[in-house]
Amino acid sequence: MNDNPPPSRAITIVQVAAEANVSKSTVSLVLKGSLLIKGDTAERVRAAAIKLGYVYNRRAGELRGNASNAIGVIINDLMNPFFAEILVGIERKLVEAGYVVLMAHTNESVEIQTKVLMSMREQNAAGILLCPALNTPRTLLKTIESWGIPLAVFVRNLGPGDYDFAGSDNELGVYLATTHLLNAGHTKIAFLGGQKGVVQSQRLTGYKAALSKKSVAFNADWVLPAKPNRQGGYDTMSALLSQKKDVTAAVCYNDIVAFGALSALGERGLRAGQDFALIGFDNVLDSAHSNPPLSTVDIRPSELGEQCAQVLLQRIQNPNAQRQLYLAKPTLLLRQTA
Amino acid sequence: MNDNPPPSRAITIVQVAAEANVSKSTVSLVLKGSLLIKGDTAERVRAAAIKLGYVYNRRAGELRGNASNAIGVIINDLMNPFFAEILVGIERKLVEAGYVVLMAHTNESVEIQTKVLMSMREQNAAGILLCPALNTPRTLLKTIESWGIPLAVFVRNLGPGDYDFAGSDNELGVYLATTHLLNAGHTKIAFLGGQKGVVQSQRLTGYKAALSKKSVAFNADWVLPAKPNRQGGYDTMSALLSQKKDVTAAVCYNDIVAFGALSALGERGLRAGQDFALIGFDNVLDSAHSNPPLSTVDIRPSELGEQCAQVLLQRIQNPNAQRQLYLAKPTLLLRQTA
DNA sequence: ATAGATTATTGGAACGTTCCAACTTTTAGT
DNA sequence: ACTAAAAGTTGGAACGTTCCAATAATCTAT
Repeated sequence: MNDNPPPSRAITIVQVAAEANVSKSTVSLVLKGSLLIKGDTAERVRAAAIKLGYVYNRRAGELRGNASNAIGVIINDLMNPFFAEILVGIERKLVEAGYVVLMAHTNESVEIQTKVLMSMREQNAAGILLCPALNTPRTLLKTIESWGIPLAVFVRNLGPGDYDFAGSDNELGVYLATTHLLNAGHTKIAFLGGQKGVVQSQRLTGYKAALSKKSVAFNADWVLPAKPNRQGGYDTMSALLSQKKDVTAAVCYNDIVAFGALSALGERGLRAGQDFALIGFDNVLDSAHSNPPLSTVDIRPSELGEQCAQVLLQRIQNPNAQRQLYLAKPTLLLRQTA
Repeated sequence: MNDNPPPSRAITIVQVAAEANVSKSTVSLVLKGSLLIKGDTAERVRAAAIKLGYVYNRRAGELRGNASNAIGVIINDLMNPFFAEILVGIERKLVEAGYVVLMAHTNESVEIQTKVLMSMREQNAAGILLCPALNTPRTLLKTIESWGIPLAVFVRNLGPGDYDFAGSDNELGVYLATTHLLNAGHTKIAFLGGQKGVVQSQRLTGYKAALSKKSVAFNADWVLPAKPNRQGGYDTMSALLSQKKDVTAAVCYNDIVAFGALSALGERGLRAGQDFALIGFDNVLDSAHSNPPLSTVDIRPSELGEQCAQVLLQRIQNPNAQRQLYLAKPTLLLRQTA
């Protein structure tokens, strides 16, 4: 980090050229590591650049046609630690690959999503990693494609189509969780989460599949809608407990819903794992130290984040490769709530 | 979001000019909303721009001298929901003001911090919001200043100096928490957190001040180091409980340390709020639904995030204004653990 | 109708880089 | 020593925008 030069006026390639007694073309070549320039000349140029505190002017380079090194990442719920962990994984990988992250938070607003997408387009983003807000029209894919910006969708897909995607095998995850509860002798198992109206097909499918595999009848009353956050888990679990339904276990839409449920249980003096079995989904860091520690479906969030980045990077590198689909294989992680 | 034009070659101001039968200068003027151009001409230009699907080329504009609209935000621990909430607040405010967020995560590495800072400089960031990694040298401030990029430091300060800062009044916060415990009759109160070596002066000062105000002797054995995360809280609380010290309450370094402590308590069948009093710090969203819900010092994280953005925006707007210092006033939020 | 003022529009240089084509210097082969 | 090839270096145009200075069109007042 060089801070020698007077903060007067930015140093350009031309001034470095003057200092080193070469032409600006030579400087340009040297700085981008071309081997066309003789060793000692190159050395002289590099020394001059350092001496003057030269800083590359990326916008000039990009204007001339250089690729941008900014990648847009669009998230809609950073309050969910799952997404925070994903983002950290994405960022790590991207920075490692020499990119910079243009981050935007939509809070599930399609309008904001549209706005930030246009902004990223203006910024000449080299690629976009999108976790689509609820109700994102599928046409958005074509739109972005028409912009010529490489895109990868993550965590939430946008239905069938020819786009890169990185996420997890939700159906299998919930299947594993449900099967575990079944094997432990539970027969009255709720599915806690999923918004009313929104089809949480994958996870619900896994739940039903596990039931039917063990020949346990599916009971629609046991799928309990809940907002996908702590409050949602708390509210729905509280309601369940006061209704005195004979449910003895629940698989939750995700970990934070499970945390809310844990809180509702605790409030009534019940302890998850002995009075009620609970399994989460994601394995966010927090779940190792919830009270009690949560049994959950582990999809290794930060590793998944890195894979998201990887998928996009590969697309950027090879725009014509065929569609990539990365699905993290979930594993069951038993702690104390089931 | 317009996707009409063939993805062949980007439309420039010159082509819009041709379409509207005016000069490129006129187009430029119209697009930046100048009133110099007659109403109907302007209308014609706007129509042509839309028809052709014109997209502003920001790098060309910036090259010519326009201000950048990217702001760098450097965070070091997104796994702590406190920072995730801050980031959301920052991002919201910044996007609202027409900026775009260049986000970087340092994970407390000074090297990575240096790297991303240089990257942001190359990107021509209009400003930088920095939460410094541990052990950041104070000279970094001068360095960034020499770059001519407006800077605001947040949450963690870098010692005395003439820089903008947004954070919270940690001393007061801990003072309030400790005083509450004292008033509730506790006299053996631990301070849970703060890394060995790192002086957590502000918070510890608040703790001591509360003690001395009530004439309770300070006992160095009661300040228990803990890594500032869930694991740290869990480990330290576990150790405390097995040592059978006669401590009856603790004020925690932050909420996630408290969550770890909650977990340790639960593991032994103890319930915070009745068997042991615990107060957190931050009031992250999660604390409303921990088990049991956490009493904490509320510094309204996402609002604080917005204030961070605000401080930087004002600095950008007025580079010569005097130093700004925003300190969120903490309030005590009692839930069930104390 | 016309000077003078006012309003509307425009050409062109500049920002800092890249890269081609052209030029110069060195090397190798005879 | 001379030529051909190879290696090293360079001027200048181009990228898409902004903005100044200059020009063109319109209006106002006589």
